[in-house]
Amino acid sequence: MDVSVKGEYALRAVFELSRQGRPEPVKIAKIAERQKIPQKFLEMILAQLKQGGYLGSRRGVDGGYFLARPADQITVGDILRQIDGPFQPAKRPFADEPMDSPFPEMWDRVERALSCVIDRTTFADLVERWRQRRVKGVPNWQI
Amino acid sequence: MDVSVKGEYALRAVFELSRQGRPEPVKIAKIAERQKIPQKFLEMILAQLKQGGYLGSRRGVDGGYFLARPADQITVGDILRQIDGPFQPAKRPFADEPMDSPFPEMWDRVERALSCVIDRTTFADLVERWRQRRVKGVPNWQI
DNA sequence: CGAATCCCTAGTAAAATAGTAGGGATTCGC
DNA sequence: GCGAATCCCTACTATTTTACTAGGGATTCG
Repeated sequence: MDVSVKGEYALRAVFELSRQGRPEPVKIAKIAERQKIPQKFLEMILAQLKQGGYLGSRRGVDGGYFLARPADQITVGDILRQIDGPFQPAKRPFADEPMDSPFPEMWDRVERALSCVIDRTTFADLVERWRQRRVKGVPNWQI
Repeated sequence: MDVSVKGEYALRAVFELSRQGRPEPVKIAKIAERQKIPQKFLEMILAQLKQGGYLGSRRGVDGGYFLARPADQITVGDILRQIDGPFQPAKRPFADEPMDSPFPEMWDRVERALSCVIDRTTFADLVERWRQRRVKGVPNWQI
């Protein structure tokens, strides 16, 4: 019941892109450095997020990655599902197995509970909360 | 974000023990057969649940496993944590990394949401729901 | 005793995870 | 058009985890 490192990296990367509202592309190298992610690994992750339609990119000298849509229209659930696959807590009823069991219903509850958090938390939310804490919290600069 | 097969087996085994309220031990072989679990694998799982204090056992001719306490005092969360380990959705803040991030707070929300289901669902609940559905013949009315 | 059962230690094939390596394709300023 | 900067693509790999299997040892009880 945990998120892969790859999934975490993906979230951090999208957060990094959301943080700077500007539409200019951000280079892989920059994201990797700021979020402490191995660059080559990050390349694969970003490619996957692009093909999911969450990011866009531009090559060349002023190239980089950028959000394909506003941060308030991308949720944590979107990204996690794109990277780690759909998380059904347990395999759905075995095809051959008629064993009626009380678990599928419970897994549904789990899935709904989870969804209430991850599918309702957008990156705009994350940035906002982070800014809030920034202001009245540790005066630890950065950007 | 999924439960291991081992975890599922553990849940099914404890459910099987909860189902027959009787205090007589149930043999591994019986549980394995009724829940379609590889017997030798199940042995390891049950041993783990016993050492967690959830089950008791008796050897010999009328031996078997039994719940170490009433089914309404064992939750799904208990069993999953014992088998799959504590599920923190993502690693807690990296010790060396001061990078203040908006994610720990979100992971807390996830954990709480999850807990609301799995730590409040006892095996007594599961058995009861399962009996209910049994009675009225799976009318399958969903949402 | 001896049959039935749980108990314990090891081993292992396959898959998933977390990367690395090396170069190819675009873009853009000049 | 050249070349530097950047993204893009395919393949490889070491490590860990998963889902078991094997083989016997220790208890219990009639």
